[in-house]
Amino acid sequence: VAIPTADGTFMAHFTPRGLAGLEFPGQASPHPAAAWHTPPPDPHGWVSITRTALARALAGQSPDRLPPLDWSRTTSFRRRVWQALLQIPAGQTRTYAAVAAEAGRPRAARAAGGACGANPIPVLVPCHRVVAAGGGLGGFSAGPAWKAVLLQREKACP
DNA sequence: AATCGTCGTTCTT
DNA sequence: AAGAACGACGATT
Repeated sequence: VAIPTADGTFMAHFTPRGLAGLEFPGQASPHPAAAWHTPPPDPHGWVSITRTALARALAGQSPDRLPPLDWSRTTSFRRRVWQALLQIPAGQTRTYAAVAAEAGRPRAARAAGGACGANPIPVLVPCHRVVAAGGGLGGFSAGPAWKAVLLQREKACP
């Protein structure tokens, strides 16, 4: 489903269980179902919730409402990491180590990085608020430029 | 700057 | 099924 924003058109993928993926503008979709040219039915209003949430997130505010997220297709560790990400307030950052600890594996900082990279729903589940311990930005799936911009809009430049 | 410890995931046997 | 390789890390030297 196409979600137009001030920063371009994002693509959201829904399953019967909820929002399963979100892609930045101009990104080749790993999902085959992304080729929808006509908007599919939206019985739950998830699309409009997502549109609003994304607009707020891109403006540097925390979305007050999220659609249900479909994390069924992943491992438990990653779910715990992403769950931890949702607890980070807008305008704040955490280190990869802190996120790992929050997920119950205090020494798995590196693995936590892997989990962030595998996050199918960037921005809404804020993987961009996770930075390196040494003050470095760390990486970002859609390119470091996006990460910097997002943090800047939240006024959270470390 | 180079190295080593660490650990979940993914890729190879 | 088991082992090796690979990072969006972190701490040490």
